[in-house]
Amino acid sequence: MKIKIKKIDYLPARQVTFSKRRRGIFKKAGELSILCESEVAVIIFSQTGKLFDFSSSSTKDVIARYNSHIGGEKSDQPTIHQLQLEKENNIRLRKELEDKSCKLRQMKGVDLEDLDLDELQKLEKLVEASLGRVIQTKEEKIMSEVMALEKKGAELIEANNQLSHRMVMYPRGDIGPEAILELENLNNIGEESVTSESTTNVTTCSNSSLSLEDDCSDILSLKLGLP
Amino acid sequence: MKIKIKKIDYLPARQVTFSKRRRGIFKKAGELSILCESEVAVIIFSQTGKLFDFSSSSTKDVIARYNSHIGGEKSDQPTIHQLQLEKENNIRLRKELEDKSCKLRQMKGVDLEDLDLDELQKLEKLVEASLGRVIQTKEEKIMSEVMALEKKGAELIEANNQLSHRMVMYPRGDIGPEAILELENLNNIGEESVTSESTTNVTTCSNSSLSLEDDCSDILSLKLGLP
DNA sequence: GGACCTATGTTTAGAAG
DNA sequence: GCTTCTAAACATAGGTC
Repeated sequence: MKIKIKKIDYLPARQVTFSKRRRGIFKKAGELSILCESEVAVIIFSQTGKLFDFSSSSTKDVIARYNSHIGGEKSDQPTIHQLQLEKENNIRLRKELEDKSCKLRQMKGVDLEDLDLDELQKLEKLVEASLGRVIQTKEEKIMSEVMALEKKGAELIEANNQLSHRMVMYPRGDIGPEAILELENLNNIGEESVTSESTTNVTTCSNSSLSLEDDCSDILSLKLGLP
Repeated sequence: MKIKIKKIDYLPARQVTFSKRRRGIFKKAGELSILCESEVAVIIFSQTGKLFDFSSSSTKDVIARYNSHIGGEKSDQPTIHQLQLEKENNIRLRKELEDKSCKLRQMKGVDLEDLDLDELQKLEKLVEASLGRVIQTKEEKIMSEVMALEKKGAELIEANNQLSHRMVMYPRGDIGPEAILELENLNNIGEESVTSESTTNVTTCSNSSLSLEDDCSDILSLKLGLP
């Protein structure tokens, strides 16, 4: 599959696709009704609430036939007002989302055609500043990891020394097998599990992939060695 | 067209085609509803009278919506189901919005504390690439503006030459006041209104400010001179 | 919005199980 | 009715006008 079946973020592209695919479905529906002598109706509401429908005969007729098949019963009156409220809420959220998507795409450096020079200049400064902060944060993180590792290393050396000291004080036989195991473990820790802390995934976003096309999954790993 | 769109005479072939194409249409309908966030219902009665239907939400709801669109007659039944749907929609939108906001903030280089080294590294690459694209777009824009201005300048010089020529041919009295005005205007245009085109604001986003805290409104202006 | 284009990727007729 | 296979037909993303 080349394109992913998920909401198209970019509004103009979404509109074009809607129009093309809608016509495609209507065409297929018409073909099916003729090829197989069946009765077909397609009802589509665009995101903006506009109605598009197609039917081999009459949409109303097909709906009537549908209703009689189902066994038309009606009920429930949960206050039309409430529904109205939810819908308004919905519209507002959609607008906000559209706006955020647009800004996010611009921050990613795509769909910049409609920006004028001033706006491009501002955007550049913004992205530049962002890059600076990202790099700084990254370096701080690296430094703190390095320091943590140094501290750990120092502790290990200290522990090692103390153990060696005990070995001298009790040359043989007097230390139990537990003490020997302890020493071996400490030596291993110092050399292997250095990046263990950085593999903890914190998922503040529900989907933390910030990739441009939502599918570039190149893994960049940073290896740290002890100084 | 290889196959003619006309009733398939051979019953077994017709049945197979019916099944295949029916599923094809349902799939396309589902894709359309997701890609373009629209509400879709497809109702099909086979030749034998069997009902097949597909809907992005609920065929009944779509039919209810269809009926209210066609003419508010019949009965407005908001159907508790519809309300439920709107509420779910609402929750989904809120989540999407939260997610987009989070990603946007990260793209802006804030709230990076919870990212691990790997994620920071990826983010850096992303922002870096974005910066490259922004700069490229800006430079392309500048180049096209400069070229437009050069062209304009050349045209003005040419016009000026022609007018000077006319001045020589009709030394005095013979040119009317209109011609003099024309000449003066041309001279002014050449020196002053150079950046007029870059001040056109195109607002693709409802709010095109991409500032970090939504309040830093430093204006950066780029002045272009004729070469 | 629509009409056209071209390079993909997708669907499907026809056959067989 | 379903699946699977193939080549061929078709739809459509992403352009342009």
